[in-house]
Amino acid sequence: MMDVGEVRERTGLSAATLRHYVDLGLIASSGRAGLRRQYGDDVVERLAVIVLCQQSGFTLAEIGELLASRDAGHRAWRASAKSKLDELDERIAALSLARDGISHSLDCRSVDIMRCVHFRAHLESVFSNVEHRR
Amino acid sequence: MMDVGEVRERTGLSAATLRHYVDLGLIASSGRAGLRRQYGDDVVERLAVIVLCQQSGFTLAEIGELLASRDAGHRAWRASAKSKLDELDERIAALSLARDGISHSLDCRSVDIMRCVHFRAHLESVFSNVEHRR
DNA sequence: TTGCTCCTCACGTCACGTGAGGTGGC
DNA sequence: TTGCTCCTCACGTCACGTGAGGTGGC
Repeated sequence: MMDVGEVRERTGLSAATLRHYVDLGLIASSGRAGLRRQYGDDVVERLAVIVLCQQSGFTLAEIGELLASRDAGHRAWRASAKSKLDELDERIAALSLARDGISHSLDCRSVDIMRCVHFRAHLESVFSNVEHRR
Repeated sequence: MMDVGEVRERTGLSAATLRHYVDLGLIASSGRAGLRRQYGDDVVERLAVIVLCQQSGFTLAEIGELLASRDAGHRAWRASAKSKLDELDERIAALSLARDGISHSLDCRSVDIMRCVHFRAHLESVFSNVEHRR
């Protein structure tokens, strides 16, 4: 059994974040010591799952459903995990492009970055995912 | 000159987003046709810079300062760009880890994903950045 | 005249952060 | 007894989204 302070130390999550997750029903305290919520050791692992899913692009509401169905022994999470995987690849690709753009803007020898051909090519790619009809 | 509809088509940004950027002073309409705001062609390029910076982890307030200083011909943006580059690398690394975790959870042959050694190792790494004193 | 796109508030949302004021354990 | 950590509202924030009700151009 541990209180919020220890959970915070072990996970790096803020007290406000942890209370928010309790409010949403993502985690539960296993009781109280006076006013203080007490958590079991397993909460750290559950929080790791939550953070992993969040980094993967799930909303907290989705994570709630995912955890609930998993707690019930269902396999439904597999379908949503699969669809998130593609999103993740797109986000990683977009971030890598952004990284290269920023990186080049620092290395660029042009007087005005907006006159740099390479940088302008980067800017073109920002909206390249937009569907142009006609 | 074009109205919101054309900017939306060219950038994929929503009307609400564009109005939000006008409110924050990130972009400006060059006039009105009746009630409708009119934008010059250069707004698309400016929006590309804004979105690129946003994807790189700048807040809209930071982007506002960055654009203002650049419009004034200053070089201050270089310092902030440099610090964002490290953040970007960390975020890409975190996303890649998350991707691998989700990916493995789908490929895993364990009956219960939580009993999988590889997945549990992934979960460990989620909080690996937390500083443990003592 | 009829749609369609655009407009302006104003309030909602998502994931928390931030005080204000108060209580319990070592 | 004194700090310290914890508690509960309640309101703030960031980047928009979403109607409600109304106007202008083709």
